[in-house]
Amino acid sequence: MAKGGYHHGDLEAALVDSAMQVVLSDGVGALTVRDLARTIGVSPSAAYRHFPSRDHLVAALSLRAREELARSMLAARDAVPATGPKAGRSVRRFEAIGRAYIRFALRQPRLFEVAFAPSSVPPPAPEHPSAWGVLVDAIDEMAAMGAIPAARSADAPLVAWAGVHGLSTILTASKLPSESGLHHSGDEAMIDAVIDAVIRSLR
Amino acid sequence: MAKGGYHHGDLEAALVDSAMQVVLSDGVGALTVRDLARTIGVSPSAAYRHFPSRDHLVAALSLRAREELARSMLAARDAVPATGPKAGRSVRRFEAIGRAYIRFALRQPRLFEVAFAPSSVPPPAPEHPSAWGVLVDAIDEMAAMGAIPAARSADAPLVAWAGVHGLSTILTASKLPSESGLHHSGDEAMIDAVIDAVIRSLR
DNA sequence: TGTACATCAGTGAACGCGCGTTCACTGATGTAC
DNA sequence: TGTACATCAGTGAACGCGCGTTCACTGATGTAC
Repeated sequence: MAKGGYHHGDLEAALVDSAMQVVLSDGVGALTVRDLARTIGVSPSAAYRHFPSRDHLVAALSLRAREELARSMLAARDAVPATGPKAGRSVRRFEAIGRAYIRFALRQPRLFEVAFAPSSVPPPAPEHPSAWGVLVDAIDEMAAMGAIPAARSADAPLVAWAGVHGLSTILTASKLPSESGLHHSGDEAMIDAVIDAVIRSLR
Repeated sequence: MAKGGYHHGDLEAALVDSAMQVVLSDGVGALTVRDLARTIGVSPSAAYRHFPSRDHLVAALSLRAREELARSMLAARDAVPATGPKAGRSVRRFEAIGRAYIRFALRQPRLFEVAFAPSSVPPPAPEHPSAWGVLVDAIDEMAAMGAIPAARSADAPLVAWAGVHGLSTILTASKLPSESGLHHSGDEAMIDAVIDAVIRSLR
């Protein structure tokens, strides 16, 4: 890992980290291989030792973004206090992951964007953790605790995902172009409205 | 409107129409002013008589796409037979516009994409018809007929929009890159699941 | 009806830019004996 | 411990490309008298 000479040490990691910075601040459209190489201080062609094409690099970023999203959902779920009846608690855990999803999108709209950007390149690895997996677990937990009828379990993940993903894209779309206020005060009320509606639909 | 000479006749309309073709088949990213001019048979700079920049042209396309979406919602709503109790009918009209929204996205994913693409340019005109307006009307109608409690009316448009918009983006995202089968057989089941959930949440 | 003239909608060449990717190459590293 | 050599990770120059936009200009159109 010796830095500073002809060999960089860990160029692959440096590329991903630098690319992540660009994506976070300016979006995936602003990402260019040449600029990345310039920033790191390496020739453009060096990047091609590590990624066969720009699209492969973007696919790596996309995977990473989805994993970060899933991790923030897990963190929110695990922050719910383990008190009171188990059924109610399972619902609160479910609410927490939904809120975390939308808040992640609002906090890092560019990251959220790249997480679900269509790609012609397959993901370089399976997601771990996976947001979908976290969601399914939460719903199974609610069903097991009797918080929702078992008959709802099959459709519930899709319904929940559609609701939170829909609100996320609506809110981030209005935020992306103008870059105005980072946190609109009406956001929380909208989040509550959608989360409540999702839960109502599951009963 | 004389065609064929030094003057084109109606270059603005030709630009919008040609651009629409490109967007429909290859997406807004594939749209370039030079290519458009080439297709129409006019010099690139001629386009700048009608649109101050590429972004202004895209904004015009985006508005047009949103209006087409709204029109297809209206058409679906008005195709619901005027039979049976009025409350039930208002619900069926509401369902129809939600289905139409998602089906529009599936049928024309590129058009749906450009309809909600973030833009740095303000819309050149107010939407007419407006999908949001159509949705709000449908919800007001349900409330007036007693199909849903009045207390739900305030949040209902956001909740419904989040659900159908979310499913639309989920389904089109998986369809955009690979361009595989145009109509997945599981789509209708997913649409049903989400629409049913939205209605359940409004009761 | 004819003509001068303003206006509008085009032309064509150029500016300035940067991109992704490839290719023959070279400098550094590690390994076998 | 020293050395030959394969391998790996870089370099630097170039290819081929196309873009958005501007600018001085010209050809066609319509209008006033």
